[in-house]
Amino acid sequence: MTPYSAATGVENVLKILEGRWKLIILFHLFGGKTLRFSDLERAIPAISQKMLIQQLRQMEADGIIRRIVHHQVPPKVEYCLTDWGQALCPALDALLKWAALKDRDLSGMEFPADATIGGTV
Amino acid sequence: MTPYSAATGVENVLKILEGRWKLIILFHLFGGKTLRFSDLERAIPAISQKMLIQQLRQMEADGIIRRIVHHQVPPKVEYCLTDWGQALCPALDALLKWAALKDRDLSGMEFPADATIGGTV
DNA sequence: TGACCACCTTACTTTTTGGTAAGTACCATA
DNA sequence: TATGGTACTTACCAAAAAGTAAGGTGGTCA
Repeated sequence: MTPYSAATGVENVLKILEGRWKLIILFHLFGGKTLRFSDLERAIPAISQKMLIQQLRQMEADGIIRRIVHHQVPPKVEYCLTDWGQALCPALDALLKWAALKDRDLSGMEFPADATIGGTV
Repeated sequence: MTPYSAATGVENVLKILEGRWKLIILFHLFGGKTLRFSDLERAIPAISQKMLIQQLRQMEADGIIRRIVHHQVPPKVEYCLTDWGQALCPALDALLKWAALKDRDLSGMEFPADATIGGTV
């Protein structure tokens, strides 16, 4: 595992999460919630329709969101997380926990080299 | 913890990592390595001097990189990770492990709601 | 004297990303 | 006939990020 392969691996993950809206959408769907397009619009008033649908479509293409179309009038489309999308939760949690370490005293702490990256790179 | 507070927490972490070069630089420094400016230039030939220094300064301001100036001629400046920077390793590892789950069968797996986010949001 | 090294800085251009406003299709109800 | 609700699409514009190219500051060495 070279610095490049590790970096591109993480980069590919970040690409899925990047952008101004993806995380907000994600956190609205965490916990198995299923929301309609208009629910999301209401939940995130600052987002435009274009941005909302653009982000939803990208996340669907990335495989973290499932789109369910009900053929009705008026139309009804629902969004929820895929299993894989739900599985993001602990990974994001690890990031938050890392952020919480800032300004703590880390001296004496061990950051083991058993991880895939770092240490034994 | 609302969807907004959780999302902004993660966003603040992503801001530190975002950009085309930060991760590559980071992975070159993981494992306690200390490198000079010119070492990094050589290690990452595609980066311009401006980008390299810009990213290094930002990461220094964010507190994940330490900058050590030796007052010599010719100048010598070294860069290494702070303790907090090293501590990023397991969190990034969690992201890589998540990415590796893709296309696996996740049915039956539990993603507990005990995490800071999701579940009980 | 001047060429060079290492570490930056500045000015300018291109690319990417985000944002606004308007429009579409479908049918239901008044 | 027209009004409205839902889920989009399109055209256009602004701001932010990244890239290119050049300059600049000590000093040493030939």
